[in-house]
Amino acid sequence: MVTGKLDYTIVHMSTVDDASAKETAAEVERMRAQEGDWGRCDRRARRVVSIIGPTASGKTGLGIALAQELGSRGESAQIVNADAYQMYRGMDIGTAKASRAEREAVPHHLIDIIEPEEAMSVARFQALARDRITLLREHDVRPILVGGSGLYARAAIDEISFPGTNQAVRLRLERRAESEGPGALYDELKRKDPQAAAHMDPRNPRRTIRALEVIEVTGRPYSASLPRYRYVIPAVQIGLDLSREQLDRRIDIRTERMRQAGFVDEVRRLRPRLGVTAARALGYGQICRYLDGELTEDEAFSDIAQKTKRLARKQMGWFGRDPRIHWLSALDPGLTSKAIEIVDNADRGMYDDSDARAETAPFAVHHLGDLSS
RNA sequence: GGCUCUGUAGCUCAGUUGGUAGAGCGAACGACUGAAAAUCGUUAGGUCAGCGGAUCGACGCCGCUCGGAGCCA
Repeated sequence: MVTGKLDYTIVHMSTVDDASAKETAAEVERMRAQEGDWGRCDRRARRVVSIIGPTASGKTGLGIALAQELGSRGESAQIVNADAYQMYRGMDIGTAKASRAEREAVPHHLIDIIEPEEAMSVARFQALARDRITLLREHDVRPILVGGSGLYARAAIDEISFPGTNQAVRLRLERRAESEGPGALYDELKRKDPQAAAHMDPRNPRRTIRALEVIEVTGRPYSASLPRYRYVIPAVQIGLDLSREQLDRRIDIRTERMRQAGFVDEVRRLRPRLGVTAARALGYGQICRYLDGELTEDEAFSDIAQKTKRLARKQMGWFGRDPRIHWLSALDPGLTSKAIEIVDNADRGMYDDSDARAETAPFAVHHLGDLSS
């Protein structure tokens, strides 16, 4: 399906566990240690590019354009998907995967790597992504991460580690949350780890359960908030920005295209195979309700458009806090060349100082225009 | 033309025998470490269709007007 020298089959992917995640991390640490020896022209000085932005802002297109543009300069670059739901095989239309033609033009990694019955998770993605990034860089291929989920994007390149999980423990906690209510679990967390509880909402059972799970499994306290913005892999983030009106319009259009492309059929086919996690993907639930006669087709699609707009706003809010992101106007005709300029600047180390400042001053927000100066 | 039902937040609707209004969804804002397209929090929205009447007091009772739905002619 993919051209280019780096078409590795993804065999061991579904068996990735905590051990290999540690190995990957160790590998990354070794690379970091060598960093000082990299000459200015060393190819490994190339930053990993991460393209972020709300859904329907054109990330996929920019990723491909960027890879091709870099390719025309004699550099090799490939896409690494950082979108949770595009990893599920068969969920194509609803997740707006790159077309076959696009994937033939530029190799894509971490797309279609698990079945809908399985479950992706941030930790699993982190191991997969770091492994793949390492591999690509060893072969002088620049990875371009493309994805709209802030947590996934950070998991790939930032200093974050995810403590292990235990199904039995989690199941027990979930049952208790149902029988005793989330308040009881929160009280327990307050006793065991007051600091974590302070950052938690008593009414949010999901996070409380996870915190208690981590404490029980690791025997150590749970850090309840995200770490500072600190790259563990040399990277540069490019954000796609556009006005709400523009974004809403694009979402309406894209939702209508999904409908015409046969989204209903896709869901009808996939439905018996959707696991709990895959079934959470936006749109699939609405179409199921339509298939069950609870909604009309029009109602289902307008709900999808509405929820997608809300998702886009949420994504904007999440990314808006990361001061390291270089924002570009998504509709700028010169988008690709401006993105290239940012990548070149990053490779020259021009952003290293401001990125370092982000570790200590996480709330200074750059915005559109910091490139034009 | 006659009869019956109906008009409450952007939407769908609650509102006990009269004491100036609530929910769900949506919206705005925010949090965020193994489902993150998840999970959760905060806030803002209403001269209760309009006018008049009885009452200390009306979303609620009475009358009329306007707008919906149905039945009979």
